[in-house]
Amino acid sequence: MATACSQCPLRKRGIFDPLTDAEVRFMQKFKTGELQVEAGAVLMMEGANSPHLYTTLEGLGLRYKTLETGERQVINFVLPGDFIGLQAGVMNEMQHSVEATTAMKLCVFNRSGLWSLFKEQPGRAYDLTWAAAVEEHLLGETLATLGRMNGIERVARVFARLFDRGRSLGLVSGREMKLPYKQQDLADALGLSLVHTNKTLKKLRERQALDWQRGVLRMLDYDRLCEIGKLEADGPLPTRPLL
Amino acid sequence: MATACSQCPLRKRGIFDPLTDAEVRFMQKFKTGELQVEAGAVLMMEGANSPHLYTTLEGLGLRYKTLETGERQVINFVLPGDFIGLQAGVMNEMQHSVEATTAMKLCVFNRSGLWSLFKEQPGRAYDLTWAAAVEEHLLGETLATLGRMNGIERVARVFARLFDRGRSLGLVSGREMKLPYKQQDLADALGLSLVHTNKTLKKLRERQALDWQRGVLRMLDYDRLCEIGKLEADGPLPTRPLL
DNA sequence: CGCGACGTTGAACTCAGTCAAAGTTAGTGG
DNA sequence: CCACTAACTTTGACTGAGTTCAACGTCGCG
Repeated sequence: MATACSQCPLRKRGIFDPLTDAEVRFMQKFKTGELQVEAGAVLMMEGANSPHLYTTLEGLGLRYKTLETGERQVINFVLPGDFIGLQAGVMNEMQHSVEATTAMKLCVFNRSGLWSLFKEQPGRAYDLTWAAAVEEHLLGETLATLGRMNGIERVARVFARLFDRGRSLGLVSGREMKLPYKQQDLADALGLSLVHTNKTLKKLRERQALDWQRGVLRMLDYDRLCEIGKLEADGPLPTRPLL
Repeated sequence: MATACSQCPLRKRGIFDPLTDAEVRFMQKFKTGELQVEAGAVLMMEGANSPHLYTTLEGLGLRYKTLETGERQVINFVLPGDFIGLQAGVMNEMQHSVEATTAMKLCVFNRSGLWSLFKEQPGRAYDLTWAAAVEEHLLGETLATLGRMNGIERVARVFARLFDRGRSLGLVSGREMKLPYKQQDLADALGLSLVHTNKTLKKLRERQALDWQRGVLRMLDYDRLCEIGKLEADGPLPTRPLL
């Protein structure tokens, strides 16, 4: 049976802004179902025009663009709470693809209901715009990372960030977090070659900063990682709206 | 005297979606004035919380982030029609700065009016979200450029894109376009060193692809530029909402 | 004229990419 | 339970695109 919005396991996390009862009722109406997909499934296809929008409930995914050359640029990592399909919603075509890395569970919304959200729930529309602005902010950060940092700094930074996100979502137990991406995914996200990514991971292992093997991230020295990645340690993530 | 929204010189350009009369009247009310700034003025400051939102009417600017190390990453180039301050509007703090490269003329909106826009003008709120989605899309493109392309490809691509944008805004006369940015600005946008950017520009000049001197871009071979930058030539820019 | 900002050039160096091969791991079927 | 395979990871050797440093050139302006 599908999860009721009122019982949403995600919204209980402190990282997400609370909703009014009326808003929860609207979301429940807006939500048309739940989707369960296997690892490897493609949720959104570049250039396509999905009739659905999603919010990730469980599982991990990837957002990426495929270049003319066949190369891939990973735009970001999709974690629970992330909204998928805004571009398809407002523009009429996705500009990137979204793929499930693990099995995923997603809330399904009908794109056609988006307009009623704007008409009837200005507060929720505002939240949606907020989410878009947050997304823009994060992409800006990533841009700066690719533009100005070297290999080891990029790797350190992305893991520190993922660990922060994981912690805010309760995905971290002890100092471990399941992170079943491939090294190739990481390389494609950081704009590095697979080989160089591999060698950089080895360096961070040797420096006792992190250990990422068999899909499990073990955080050995979070502070050092932040230092290398030029991040504030424990910059507590700001709360954000959940859709 | 300030330009009336009904007479907006930008909206006449085919690149922007038309508005209904009611929408124009609302925008006129929403618009609280016009701002004229000199070259070099900082419009938005990273970390600050501007009470205003802007739409560029005339002039060129830069959106950038300053890193811990003092380096700068240019996020994108601000041209007429671009909306400035969405982040300050919905989140409460800008995550990047915006600076005027030339003198600029801007429509000024009050941040406090944003909420009434969502309440009274769902169509305009939708447009705002659309604008955010477009922004996200463009950042994704840039990310792929920095992540996967080499120096000459990046330079070629950014000029081809700027030329396209300029054309859609009527900033191109003949094959020339005023583009008074510094080489350092370009370098900071592309994630290249100043020196390498300079040498790459020289290559493109020698290859008879473009000539960018004294703030004027002369497009010598647009097709070749697109080819080098792996872009579709004349990919006509999609129409977009103007705010 | 002289100064400051910006652009250009060459030389030395280095980080990261490419190529190629070998090592691991998990899954499959005999 | 083992052999076989395919996907992923690791390693070394070589190469090259891009950085850094340092100097010089050019332009506009007070």
